[in-house]
Amino acid sequence: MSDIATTVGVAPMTVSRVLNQNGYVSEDVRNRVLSVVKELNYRRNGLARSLKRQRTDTIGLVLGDISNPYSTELARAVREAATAKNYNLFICISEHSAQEDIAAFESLTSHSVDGLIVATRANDSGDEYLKSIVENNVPVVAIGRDFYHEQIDYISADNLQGGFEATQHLIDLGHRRIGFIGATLENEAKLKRLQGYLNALEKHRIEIDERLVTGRREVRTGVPGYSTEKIGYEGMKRLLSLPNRPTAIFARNDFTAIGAMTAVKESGLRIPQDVAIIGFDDIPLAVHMSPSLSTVRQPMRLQGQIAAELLLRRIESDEDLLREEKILNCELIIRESTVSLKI
Amino acid sequence: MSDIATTVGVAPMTVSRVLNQNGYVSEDVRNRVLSVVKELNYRRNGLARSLKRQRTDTIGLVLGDISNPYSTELARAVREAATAKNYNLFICISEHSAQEDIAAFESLTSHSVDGLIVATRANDSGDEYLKSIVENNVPVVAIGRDFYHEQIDYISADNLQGGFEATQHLIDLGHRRIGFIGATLENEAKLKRLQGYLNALEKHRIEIDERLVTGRREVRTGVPGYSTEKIGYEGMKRLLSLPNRPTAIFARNDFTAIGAMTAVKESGLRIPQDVAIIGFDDIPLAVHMSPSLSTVRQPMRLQGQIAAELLLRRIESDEDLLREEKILNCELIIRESTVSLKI
DNA sequence: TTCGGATGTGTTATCGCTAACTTTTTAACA
DNA sequence: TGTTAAAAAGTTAGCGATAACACATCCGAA
Repeated sequence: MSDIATTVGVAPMTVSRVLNQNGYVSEDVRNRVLSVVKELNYRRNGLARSLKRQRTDTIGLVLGDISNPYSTELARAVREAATAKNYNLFICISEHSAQEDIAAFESLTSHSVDGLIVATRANDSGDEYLKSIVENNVPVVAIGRDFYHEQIDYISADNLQGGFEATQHLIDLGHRRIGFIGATLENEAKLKRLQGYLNALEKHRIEIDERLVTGRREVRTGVPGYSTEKIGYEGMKRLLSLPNRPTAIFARNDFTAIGAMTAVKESGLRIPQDVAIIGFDDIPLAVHMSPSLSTVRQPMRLQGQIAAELLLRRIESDEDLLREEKILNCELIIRESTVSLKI
Repeated sequence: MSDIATTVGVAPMTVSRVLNQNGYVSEDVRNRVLSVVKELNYRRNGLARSLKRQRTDTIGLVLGDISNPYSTELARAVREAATAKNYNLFICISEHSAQEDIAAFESLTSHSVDGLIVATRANDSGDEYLKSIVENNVPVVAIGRDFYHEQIDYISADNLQGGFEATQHLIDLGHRRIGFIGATLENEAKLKRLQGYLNALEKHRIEIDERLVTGRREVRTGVPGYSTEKIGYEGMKRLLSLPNRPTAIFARNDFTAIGAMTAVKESGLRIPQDVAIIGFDDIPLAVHMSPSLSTVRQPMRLQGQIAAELLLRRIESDEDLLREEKILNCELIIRESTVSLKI
């Protein structure tokens, strides 16, 4: 920058004023500065700029499984909202562990993002770290991360309601032996979808059979990880081998449901006549499955958009804001995997 | 940092040495520093650190359509390779335009990433900007971006070969009227998959019928954008309405192919008996379609991994390295949408 | 005993930029 | 012609870290 200043014959501050388009600069000097800038292929050092200005105009987003359409829709919405307010968005992936979670927080905060949106699953050490971030006055907003903090806004789909409606739908169809795939009963406290399932059964006085609730046991973390197609496949195999197999399945998410469908098809049983299946998320694949997959759609873009707005509000406000919590309704999508087309 | 130094009664430099674990520090001082660090919930300012050190240990990745499984697999592989060498990864999305492309480059370079991986489609102003980045000594690696520069390594799937084999496969099955959906002939120069299609026809002396090549015309940019399910659907409708409709379709990517399948099903024709369809990419959806979708699989993880390795090599090397170019083979995946199961 | 290297710590000078303040020039008006 | 405010610059002092160098000790080998 001082090179440019010297070349043009002005003070560095004047160059800065030209580049930031603030303060008074004569037309003549502006043009000369700009032409030298172009000539020298100069690019301002953002680190120094941010260091001095104490802000980066950048927000960070931490995603878990990036392959999940849920994550990507979220990212798009967040990006849109951020761009609209002239903020950049940096995305970090934390695929597997609490450790990676923290690494992502660390790398974003050490780059001094102005705020952080977190959409990974809760875990103790990560939560601890988030707390310390907030205490350092970096705003944080959580999406679907089950973690309460007085200064962290919280956005989530209403998984409880969604799980309830999915199960209710199966009950309405006359099913009484309904399985859940994707988690075990010990995860109940942490998993709203599973709670919704249990609530629906309870409401209709259907006894809960723990053999019908199956998923991978999370030994290390105590926290349910993402549920996959493989888990769905294996879970379904297990359920089908029961002496009194379920006639309907609520899968924790669509990937799990798809794995379950594969297992059912292999066994020669028909969907939905022999086994009805409903998933959760309404991923793009769902509508193309054969039979098409009934599921619960959550408003992904809306969650991202609201999260970004709440975060920017915090960033741009000086006061301590009260915690906001938004729980968004889910929508039941009924397709062929629960209701046969034949009349 | 100086707070800590004062509290412990040492110089800031000593605190820095403790935090960076370099230089000599006595056991006693180290412990006292660490305990005060924890007590004050201190977090080092990465901007200042990076400014002084002239590096950030961070690389940037610019993705186009993040919803595309292609992008996400890439991101995961890049992240893995980066993490293995202790680099952070920041991902930026540039969904629609050259302008957003540049905004992403800008935000990453202004944060002084140590290097940049670019996986968006080529466009003139973006290419120009990339050039200036390289001239500022920031290493750049391109994935599947059709842009030649002496100092930018290039990784891509062999789309030419893939397009050729897909078309060859249809020809081998006896098809002679083969449509292409996802681009128009004027994009030939920019689209290797289309070139592969044309080459295969030529090799077998099948006349090219320009009415069989259909896609959205890119008026503004002259560069073909991503092709979508919708484009596939509409393109197929158009082809089916031709007096002499094609008996086979090579779609530019799987999304396009899926849209085409929908159109075919709606028309009452059978896949593959009446119309065979092959796509490109092997997205997770492909295998679950009904009928399952034949396609060409490209090595996504490998591309990401190699890109990261080439980039880190450039970052950590002092010399000017020669340009590397890696073109990776694609694999033909034959499923039910081209070959009927019935014998 | 002396000397040299290992060990432990402090000092100084930036990295590249901009907020805040000061100074000079210009323009406008009474 | 003098007064005043707007316009156009310049000056100073950091932002928060660390590289490079300087300066003490301490210990063991010659």
